[in-house]
Amino acid sequence: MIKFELMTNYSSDTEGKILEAAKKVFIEKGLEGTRMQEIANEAKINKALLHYYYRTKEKLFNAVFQFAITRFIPHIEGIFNSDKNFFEILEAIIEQYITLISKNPFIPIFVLHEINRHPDRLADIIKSAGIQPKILIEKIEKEVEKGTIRPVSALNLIVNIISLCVFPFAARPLIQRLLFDNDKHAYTTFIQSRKTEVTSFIINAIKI
Amino acid sequence: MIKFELMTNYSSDTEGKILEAAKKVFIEKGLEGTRMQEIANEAKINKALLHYYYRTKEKLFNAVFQFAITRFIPHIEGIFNSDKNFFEILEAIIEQYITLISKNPFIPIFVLHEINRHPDRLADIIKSAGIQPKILIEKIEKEVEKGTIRPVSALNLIVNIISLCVFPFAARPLIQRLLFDNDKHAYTTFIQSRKTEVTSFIINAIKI
DNA sequence: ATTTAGTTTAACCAAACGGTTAAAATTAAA
DNA sequence: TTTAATTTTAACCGTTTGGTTAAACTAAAT
Repeated sequence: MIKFELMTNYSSDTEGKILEAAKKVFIEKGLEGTRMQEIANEAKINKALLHYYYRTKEKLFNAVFQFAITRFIPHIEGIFNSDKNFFEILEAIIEQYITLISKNPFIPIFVLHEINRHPDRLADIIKSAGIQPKILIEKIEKEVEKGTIRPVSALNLIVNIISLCVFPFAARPLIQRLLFDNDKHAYTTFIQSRKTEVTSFIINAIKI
Repeated sequence: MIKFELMTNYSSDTEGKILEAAKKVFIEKGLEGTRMQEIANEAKINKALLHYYYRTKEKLFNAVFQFAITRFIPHIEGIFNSDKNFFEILEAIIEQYITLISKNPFIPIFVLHEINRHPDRLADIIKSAGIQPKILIEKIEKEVEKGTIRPVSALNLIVNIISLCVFPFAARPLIQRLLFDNDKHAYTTFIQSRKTEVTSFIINAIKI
């Protein structure tokens, strides 16, 4: 809830408890699959208290969605501002990406579904997340010119990287059941192995 | 609606109209985002008529979901039973896959979201779709033994193929907006180009 | 001790929802 | 033309849903 900074606040961390409960339920069930009562139960508070802190379901959802975006888009500026060569940059991006999603494995399907339902939400995302595909595009094109890598289309390569990192999370139940006989541990081990597997797969695909 | 085969049927194709309307709405909005009234409007019939043909929302949804599965999983038996070599098989699978999803581009996010909500639905899927990953796994492992391709993990390769084919559809609004300035035509052209791009990407990644 | 502001609750509300019912309309057969 | 079966409709119903209200409670400031 928006407050003046000097305003007294003698509640326990109810607002935080609500947001945590909302994250859990919304990310699992989506906007339309979520009941305000369930969030209240999860936070162990009265339902009216939800509306006291976040006036509407939509406002509470927006808070969760904005959080989800930060766990969906990796920040790769730091990687670019290092003395890594292109292959090392790729390796770092992929490892960071899979690590990020591993910490919140239900985020991809949640974000993709909600964007699909209301593509207009993208406007906020682009502002708040400050995504810059240009940097990566130009880097790839420069490497192609230099002859370090095959003449691949930059956009295709970017989409390939994201696909290989994100899709296995969005398709978790399918993959776990069909390829790992519903063995949860086998699936998570597989995901972790992909940090190196995906990296070498991509590098083999583009190196001369 | 289930009927005895000899039973007279003097309606126009109301049942078909309902199913088509249900496909459109359910696949766009998901089970929980769909209102029975909206399906009735789409089919230009009375809402009670929905319940006359498909007794409950869930039964109607199941009909749509089962259809969606057939448009999500490609049938690759024919490709295997040809005299193609491994790379030609890969090429055929990828082209068939992207072509299949192109015809129903909203199916992936719909299916993935609904499976995520209710993983138990997978039981029906596996039965009705008769998926056989073993065939592909054994084929890949045999090629590795023969030395035709690098020693890649079969499961990783399979997940990579599916990821590269399916993810760009699930992430359409993101990709179209971020990489193609919301140009619909540029996006669809890009998708079509991937039939060959993904094929050569994968072949480069695994060939010796 | 009283006032003031912020917090929490129980009870309530109107709208929307999936689903039902009984009657009317249509169709094909007798 | 009557009959029987199927199809379609309008009106209705109980429940669930997001949201409100007014009162009770708590804690700090005067």
